[in-house]
Amino acid sequence: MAEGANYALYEKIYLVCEHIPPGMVATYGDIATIVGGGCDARTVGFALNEMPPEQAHLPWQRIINRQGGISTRGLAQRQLLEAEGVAFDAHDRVIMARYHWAGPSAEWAAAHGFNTLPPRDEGDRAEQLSLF
DNA sequence: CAGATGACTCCCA
DNA sequence: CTGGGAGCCATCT
Repeated sequence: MAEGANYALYEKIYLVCEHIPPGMVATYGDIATIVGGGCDARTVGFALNEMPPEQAHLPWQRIINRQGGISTRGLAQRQLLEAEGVAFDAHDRVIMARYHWAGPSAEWAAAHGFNTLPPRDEGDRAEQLSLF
């Protein structure tokens, strides 16, 4: 079902980004998983990198890398997150155990043709918390 | 016109 | 443990 190009992925990515609740964060991989359709973490990065001014209202700052760290170099992404109440640990990483977005609701995802995030191990959270 | 690059992540040797 | 490659789109030189 190719409607031309996968450029439509960008729109989906932006849409998902807009649905990240304030004070929460998501990873590039998560967004890619939710969007699906051959969307990779890198595609998300490209979409945000090429984000046009009219999409500047998107909470792009809530998109971080898999390590909970900030990939943007030079941008004050960390400050934006802290302004939303997102705390960082001593390793300059977001406390994923507390702020990691669980993904959109199953209803919303289904309504827009998106996927939901797979369940995560609690062991990860415990490990993250212990770092704190 | 064509090659390189950028806000990533996973897997294998 | 360390290193490198693959997968995607648009823009720049």
